[in-house]
Amino acid sequence: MALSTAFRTHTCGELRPDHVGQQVTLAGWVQRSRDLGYILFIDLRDRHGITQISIKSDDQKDVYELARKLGREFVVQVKGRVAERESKNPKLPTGDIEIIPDSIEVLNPSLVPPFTIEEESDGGEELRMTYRYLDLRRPNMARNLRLRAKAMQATREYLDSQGFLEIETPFFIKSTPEGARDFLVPSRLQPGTFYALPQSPQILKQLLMVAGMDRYYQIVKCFRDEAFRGDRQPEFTQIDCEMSFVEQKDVLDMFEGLAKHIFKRVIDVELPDFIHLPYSEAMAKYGTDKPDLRFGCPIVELNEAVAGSDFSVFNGILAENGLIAGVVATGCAEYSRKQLDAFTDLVKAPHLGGTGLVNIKWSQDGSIRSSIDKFFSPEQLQAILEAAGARPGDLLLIVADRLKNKTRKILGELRLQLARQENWIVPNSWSVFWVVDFPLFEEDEETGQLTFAHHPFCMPREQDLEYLYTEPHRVVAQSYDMVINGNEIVSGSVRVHKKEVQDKIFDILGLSDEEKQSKFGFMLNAFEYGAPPHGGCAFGLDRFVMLLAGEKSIRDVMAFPKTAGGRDLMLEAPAPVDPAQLKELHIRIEGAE
RNA sequence: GGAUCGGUAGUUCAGUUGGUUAGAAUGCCGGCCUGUCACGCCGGAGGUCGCGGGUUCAAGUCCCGUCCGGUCCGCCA
Repeated sequence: MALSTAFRTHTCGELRPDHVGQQVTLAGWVQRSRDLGYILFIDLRDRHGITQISIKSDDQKDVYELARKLGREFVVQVKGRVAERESKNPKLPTGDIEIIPDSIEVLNPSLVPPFTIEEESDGGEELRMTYRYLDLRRPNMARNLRLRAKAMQATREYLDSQGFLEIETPFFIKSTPEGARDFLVPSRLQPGTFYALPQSPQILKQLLMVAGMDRYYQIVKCFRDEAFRGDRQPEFTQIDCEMSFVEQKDVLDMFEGLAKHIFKRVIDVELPDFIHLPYSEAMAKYGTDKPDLRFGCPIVELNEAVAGSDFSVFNGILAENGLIAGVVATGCAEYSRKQLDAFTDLVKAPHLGGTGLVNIKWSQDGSIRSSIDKFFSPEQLQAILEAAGARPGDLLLIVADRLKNKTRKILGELRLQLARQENWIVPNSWSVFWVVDFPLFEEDEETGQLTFAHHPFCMPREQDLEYLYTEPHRVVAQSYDMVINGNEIVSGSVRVHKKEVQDKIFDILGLSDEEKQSKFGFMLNAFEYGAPPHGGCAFGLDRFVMLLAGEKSIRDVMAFPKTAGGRDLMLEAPAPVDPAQLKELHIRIEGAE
């Protein structure tokens, strides 16, 4: 694509040996200059690449004298001839050529930048955010934004081809007290009332289905006023999608197609067909609903294998119908005491709340050592190892708890930690699949309290409808997540489209008729006017692009992200406003006059 | 909401048990240099040790508070 304008004939990433001899004009930023006395080199950068400018002091006295005075990040225009280099640089795409300038014009000087604007920067987080416009000049940041734009383009390409309409929904909507905390916008015209910014266009897209829009999508900002993390920002982008007259399979196939298309277009990776992993199996084998399947190491249940010993801890848990299970750490039989202690610490970490970790080491020479030698005979230990599928050279880590899901969650964490430590994850490998059959409600194992697992608009499976009142905890929803390398990237469901079913679900969640009406009245009303069967999903675009770009934080794929404290260091937002503005909005700050 | 790590030159960091003039690298400025690409060599300038208070003969160092940034947990239907 030609990017030539009045200011330039080519970009800084464009020229090759084919161009040698041509007169060209480039414009860009001075990244670095190297003055060798008789000759001076300038690395000229734009977002497309770097081109070397070469000036001999004898041949071009005036240009040389000007070039000596150029500082980093000056914007310059260079007119000259493309020449083959005397010494080439294989590390640069343009490394075979250089420009011999006839003239250099300074379009704009620059202050000395506060950090190095190159692939590897010396700037810390705080500084880079404060001068984000400089940070984005770095080639890797420019590459990330390009990748993001490509992913959005691929999305539109695919969904348009499948008959989807891109429809915008409003940002000023009504607060719904479920879910995350809302960002609020005060109304000037209606004193004392507030709009809420959408946490997701969920309800609006369902109403679009009632409106007959068939197939809708939107690449849309969503807002949640919760604590921020490396992978969480107060405003983030979703690819929000919904379809009418579909079953779960239709939705899964459609968006598997979208994911494959994006992978192909953006990073040229062909994904195999996705497996459908039931939620219950994900939990049982990996202790999480978003397992990373780039490596194996499943959880093995050992209740039967460890029965019949004198070990009261295990026996007590067996008696309480708990779970004793383990993971096999292949080739880790020679772990040191210190290494094992680190795992024990993880198990006992407050958020996991485990009580301890049992280990059985099966050495290459066949000898077996364990932390439970006192209670088990060597034969019993070997039987346990074999039941777990271990082989000589392996280490078996066992966790036991009265709460089955706690055992699983802990082992799921151990599994991830082992993979990191043992480098089980092959670089540039991908594990992309669907997790299906989520429960409609989540039951707290301690208290038995029911809350909805996903959101209250998920349709139960047909065969489970009858359990809604009798045994709600066993109702499986038609909901699904797409998991990429252990990250939940897509989440969706077939929705409830019948008022009676929605009513029932609200009942189970304990909503009164008044609450139903005030919170979701417009929705229940709409459902009485011929709502079609429908379902959909939403992609977390930021996280998706982060994975495609191989970055560790979604900040690195957003142009202007916020800090962990929710601040924009560049704009210095949020900031106090003029009291007159507050007055117009009918807002009084506590403690102010 | 909780835990935890950090804040010292433009930048990234070091700074011993509290003790003379707070260091290194890089960047910046000046000079030299026949092909560099992290060019090299010589010289120079550059500091409110985040901010406030306290302990002490003496605080970058110890204590309290506070602000800012990172990470983790809770939270994120």
